[in-house]
Amino acid sequence: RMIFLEMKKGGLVPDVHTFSCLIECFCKVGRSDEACKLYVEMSEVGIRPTRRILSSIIEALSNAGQVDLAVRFFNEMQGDRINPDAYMYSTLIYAFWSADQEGQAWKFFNQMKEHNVSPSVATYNAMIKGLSSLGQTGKAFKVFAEMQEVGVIPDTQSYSCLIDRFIKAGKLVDAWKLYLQMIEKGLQLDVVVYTELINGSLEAQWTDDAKQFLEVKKIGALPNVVTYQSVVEGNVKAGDIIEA
RNA sequence: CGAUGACCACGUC
Repeated sequence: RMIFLEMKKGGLVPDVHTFSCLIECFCKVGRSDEACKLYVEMSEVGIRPTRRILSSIIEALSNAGQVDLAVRFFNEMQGDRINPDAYMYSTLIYAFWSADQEGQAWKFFNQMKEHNVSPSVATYNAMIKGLSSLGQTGKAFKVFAEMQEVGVIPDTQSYSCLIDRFIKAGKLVDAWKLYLQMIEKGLQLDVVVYTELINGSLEAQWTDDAKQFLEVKKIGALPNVVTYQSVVEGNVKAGDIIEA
């Protein structure tokens, strides 16, 4: 910012790259307020925004809990002939779920399809996460089915999210079905999924399974602090203080 | 360039 002021003082005129760079930096460090100010300044000197600038601002505002403002940028940018892409839609959809705006999430999810912007894995994952955190595992599973129908391959995160919710809902059979499906499809199981599976195993008192998921060499994923927290807590809850 | 999954944190009351 200091250099920016200095260059203006020295008579140099900032161009779109100058603004882009600064706006992106402010967005990255969570200063969407500063980013917006620069956006206004940029518009005032007659520089049209780029897709990249808007993408940064929409994301920063979404993360700052200012989804409504993000939506305004999203709508207004179309006047500058910048069309939203799957990335921007995903960012907004995720933010809607975080802000408890289920209706908006669905609206934008449907809207993007109507406008022929194909939802990406992240878009579907945002929907799955949002629905499952509301306890709507049935709907989440429908979205999971839909993505496969349209040829978007679920990734580790898609499975992880559903497995976690099924376990928390006590639907261990469903969770394990997905676990087996991951193996079948050759998906990489990572520490997050294993930690979830350990939680499920311990809840069902399948101590041997839980131990098996900690076998580093066999499964190729290093347990982390969250994993061990689960192991300890799960065993305590199961009444096995020694094992814990 | 950049978005999405477990615990915690954050946020709301």
